[in-house]
Amino acid sequence: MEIKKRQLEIIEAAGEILTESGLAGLTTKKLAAKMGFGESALYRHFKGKEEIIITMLQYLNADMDKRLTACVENINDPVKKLDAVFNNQFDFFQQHPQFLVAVFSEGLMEESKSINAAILQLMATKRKHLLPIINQGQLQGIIETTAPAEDIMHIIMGSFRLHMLQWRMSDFAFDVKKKGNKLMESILTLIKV
Amino acid sequence: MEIKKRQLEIIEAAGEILTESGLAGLTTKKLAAKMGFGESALYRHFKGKEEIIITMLQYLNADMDKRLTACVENINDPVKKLDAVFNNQFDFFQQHPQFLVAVFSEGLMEESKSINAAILQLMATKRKHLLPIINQGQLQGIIETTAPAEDIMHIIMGSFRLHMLQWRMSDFAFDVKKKGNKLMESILTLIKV
DNA sequence: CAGTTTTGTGAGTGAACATTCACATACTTA
DNA sequence: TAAGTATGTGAATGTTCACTCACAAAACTG
Repeated sequence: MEIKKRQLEIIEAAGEILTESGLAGLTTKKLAAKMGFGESALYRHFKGKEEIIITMLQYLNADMDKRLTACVENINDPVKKLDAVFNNQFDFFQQHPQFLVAVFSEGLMEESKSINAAILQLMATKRKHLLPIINQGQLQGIIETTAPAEDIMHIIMGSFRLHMLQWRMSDFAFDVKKKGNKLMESILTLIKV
Repeated sequence: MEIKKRQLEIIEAAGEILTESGLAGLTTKKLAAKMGFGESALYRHFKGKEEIIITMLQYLNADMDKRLTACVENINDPVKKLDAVFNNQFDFFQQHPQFLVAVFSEGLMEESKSINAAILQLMATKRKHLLPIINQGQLQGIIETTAPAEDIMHIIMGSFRLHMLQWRMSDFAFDVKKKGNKLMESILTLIKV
């Protein structure tokens, strides 16, 4: 799956619309207007609307997978790994707020099987990066074992999602990274032994 | 704001469609079909689609406010209050899964000012019930004070939301209450002193 | 610079949408 | 039972939607 320059531009514009107006707001008219050309030009780059959404989700999935793999490779301490992962996410969304839709991709669920598959893939990737870190932390006696790793991951993921939601609902009014780090600190305080 | 029988039926049908297909899926055609009458009959009961959504959100807000107030009034222990609040929520959504849209109401955000106001009201009500309990728990030395009450509430709310999301995504395949109580137990373990 | 491919245009298509309206039936109550 | 009101119907409205097509300009390639 190679994505051409123009396709990436379209995906970015689509993300922007999705993040600010939701699925119902993503129309070919709006998307073409944001790109500065007519609606019909969209179909030179994608088969249709569904393909645009799926390609966007697949791109975000691959990108996140790469980023998160890279950002922990030289770190051993599980707590520092968690810090690195979330700082990486905060940085990414601060630089690319248009892709915040990735965090709330469930909102895109409709009747389309392939879109749903892409969404599940995104969630699986997030999980793939977090769970081993929690497990490692518990094994090393750094993270609480009174709660199952699954639950701790759930708590971290849920808090992260809500944090990003509040950021979007506030119209990006506060510093996600700063506030996010304070929140992560609170969570770590609670889950550390 | 009194809601008539027929209006409540329409609101329930609308919730059902919103929960399973999202905002884009809520069309007058589908809604009328679910009600067993023609589209035009909808306009005997509501001014339009927007009014249906707003009335639904206001109804859910008032209902939740009443429920949550009632369910803690004879309880003193903050931890038991939290338990009561969440068991009440689990019970409600188990009985009325069509109203799960209330938990993910942000998905309804569009250009409509009044819908956004109704959504913010819902979130404010949830907050109104939770925060005093956490504060009380911290004052009584039952809940950790190493993390601010705001953050603890954030963690609880975020975990609850993600739990409900997974329930919906699984097509209501597991027992929300049972699994939810296990999750709440894990959270309480972490936040109790 | 000739030929080919890539990328755009603008008008047009049918389907789905929310909403309206003249009309009809059912329910309530004096 | 007659009158009034609440609730429904079915056809029609204009709008917006995703998408197509014949055509044109621009960019690349030998």
